[in-house]
Amino acid sequence: MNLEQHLSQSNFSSDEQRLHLHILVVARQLGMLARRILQPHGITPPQYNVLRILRGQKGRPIAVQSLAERMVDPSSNTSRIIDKLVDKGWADRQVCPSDRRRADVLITHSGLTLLAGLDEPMSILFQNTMSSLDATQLAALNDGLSQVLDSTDNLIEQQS
Amino acid sequence: MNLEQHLSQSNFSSDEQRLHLHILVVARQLGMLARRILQPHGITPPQYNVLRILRGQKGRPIAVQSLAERMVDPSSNTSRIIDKLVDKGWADRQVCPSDRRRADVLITHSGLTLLAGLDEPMSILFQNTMSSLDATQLAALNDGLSQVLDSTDNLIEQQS
DNA sequence: CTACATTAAATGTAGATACATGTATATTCG
DNA sequence: CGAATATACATGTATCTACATTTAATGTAG
Repeated sequence: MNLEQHLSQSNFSSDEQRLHLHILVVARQLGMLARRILQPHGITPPQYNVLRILRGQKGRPIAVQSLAERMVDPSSNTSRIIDKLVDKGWADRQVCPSDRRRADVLITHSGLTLLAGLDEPMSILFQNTMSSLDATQLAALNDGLSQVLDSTDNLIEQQS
Repeated sequence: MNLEQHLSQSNFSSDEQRLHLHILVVARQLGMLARRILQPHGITPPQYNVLRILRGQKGRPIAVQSLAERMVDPSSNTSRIIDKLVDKGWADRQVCPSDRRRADVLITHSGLTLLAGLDEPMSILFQNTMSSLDATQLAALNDGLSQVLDSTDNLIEQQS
């Protein structure tokens, strides 16, 4: 099923618009599939994203702001997402001694255990969704989207 | 700036995971840019999406369900999105005479005028964000994402 | 050292979203 | 026909999000 069938729409005004819609629709579907995997474990995609960043820190504490910069969705609600992680015992937050405005965040043992159990199903999801692409296509898509990311970063930077 | 720099992260476990993140991050950025264009006109991306579908109907009324199927984000809140469009005078809703459970939705003249003013800035956005891609890359990305869409459609269908 | 500006994070708030339920109409089948 | 089921849409509700404001700590200029 292609984009036209998926959206029951027959003609787009340009290949650029078609690609724009393709990206939005596929992202939506990937998010939906990820949510279904995570939901039974009581964790949402943004929370999972934060936990993965925390694990990547390998024990080094990270400030809320740095976390926000590394998130897929750098919304201004990082504080409240961390609240949830702390409530559920997956993360730990404490005031940074050298700069008391800051909050140092760390993943807990319980958080690491949770992630360990999610690694395989998430990895299978990546494989399943991308299984029809060969190595050349994968590289071409990553390269192309990297260029688009560059353009969007520039456009966003210009405006702000 | 590539994905690694954008997320301040250095290694992904696979090209498939990298592509997954690329799609999510780029979709997020495209959505943000679109929102900035639409916001001054008092319309949100989902509302814009619905209005465009209504315009594509060229005067034929469409049921709420059909609208939902054609949306980028087929959430269950199509009714409330239509509420907003009706409130603002951009769409018209009336009970379908042949099946009184249904609601026929139509775009108004005011809605068409709004869209006419948005066509150019949105089209420029598509061009700007995709400007670094040549025709071959555009086609490759559309083809690749079409394959991914196929996979996600199958996975979602299986589960439900 | 004090006044002002800047930074980091938390909080307030309106509106949007996901998911479940309700309500009215239509269809099916005994 | 009429009870049970199915369909189309609307609504309830908790949570989440975007955006603005507040609070607290630090930096900086006079």
